[in-house]
Amino acid sequence: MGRSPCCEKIGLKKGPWTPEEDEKLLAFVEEHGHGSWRALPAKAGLQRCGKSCRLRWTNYLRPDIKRGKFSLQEEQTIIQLHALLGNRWSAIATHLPNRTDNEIKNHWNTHLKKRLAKIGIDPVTHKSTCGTLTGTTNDRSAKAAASLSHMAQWENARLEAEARLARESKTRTATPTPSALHAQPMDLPASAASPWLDVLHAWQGAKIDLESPTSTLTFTGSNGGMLPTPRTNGPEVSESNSAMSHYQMSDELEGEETYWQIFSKHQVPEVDSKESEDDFIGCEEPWFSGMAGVGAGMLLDVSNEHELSECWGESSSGQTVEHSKQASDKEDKDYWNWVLDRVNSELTAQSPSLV
DNA sequence: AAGTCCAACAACCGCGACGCT
DNA sequence: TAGCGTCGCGGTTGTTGGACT
Repeated sequence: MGRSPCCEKIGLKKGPWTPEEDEKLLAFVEEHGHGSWRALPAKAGLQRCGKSCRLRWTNYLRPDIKRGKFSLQEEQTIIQLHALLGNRWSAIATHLPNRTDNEIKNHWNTHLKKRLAKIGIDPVTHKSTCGTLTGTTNDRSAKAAASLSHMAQWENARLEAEARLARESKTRTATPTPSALHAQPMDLPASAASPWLDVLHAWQGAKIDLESPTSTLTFTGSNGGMLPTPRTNGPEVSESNSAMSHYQMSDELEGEETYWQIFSKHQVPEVDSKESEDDFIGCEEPWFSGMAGVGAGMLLDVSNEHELSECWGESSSGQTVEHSKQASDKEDKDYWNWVLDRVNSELTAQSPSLV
């Protein structure tokens, strides 16, 4: 038996959307929510496939979509998350507030991939394709790759947990109401959108307001309320906390508490200024201050190796092991500093106005 | 001015995952 | 448990507009 068509193809319009169609879709979703995408076109009076309507809404019409050029920090985030997650655009989009996976994917394919290749970094493996780093490039690459692999496992586990949480929370949460849709900020204030903080929070599981417009992951209370994260720098905060409070932690998830508590050690105080960010990161490297490296210090304060080792679930029983771990972490950090520095230099050369 | 190339981005397509019956 | 419907994701294609010859 063949696959059933996603929708009745006959008589349905394809191609670019007209302003009238946009208006119809927007008005319908704002008033009724989308509910079933399959049934939506008929209800909204659109000669479109439900799938097309969903795409148009998630990638273009949603009120919380941030459009325009990607900032330097957004690009850094994409590069580093891509190194960790690969082509999992929806997962990457969860770390970039108000950007859609489609937009990120397009940006990667048209800009970032080429830039990395140009500076001698394989955009697939994120390894150096030439020995331009003095000495032990290959060693560093291998270590960074190993580190990434390790962290990718954690990230995969985390994403799976989030997906599970999303499914559970979906059963408790009704389809977003029009008011809920409008509650999302059109444009985050700079402090609220601080990328390094966002990603850090994301890793802490407290990224309710970082939900991707297109992600299926509903971060509403994705940390199960285990990690209250007071952020008062944006209108979305109260919404987030409110949403978090709605989540009822299931027994099944209580086992994850330790994991999140470990991350909570890295909880940072309110950060409103660049100065504070620099203080926290403790690194003057512009790229590094944004992310603290994808390697050993992945998205976290790399100075806390001890806690990091706990984060990654590694035993730190012996001093030798601890020392070795620190050295290894430092090498990873150095490697990623090098990579990011090269990309940064490239960006600076190409578009000085960005820096 | 016309043709060509290419970058950017919107949109489509096919597949897999998941929920429901 | 199997079959079916629905949805979301990622890869790919199509369209548009600007730069260049």
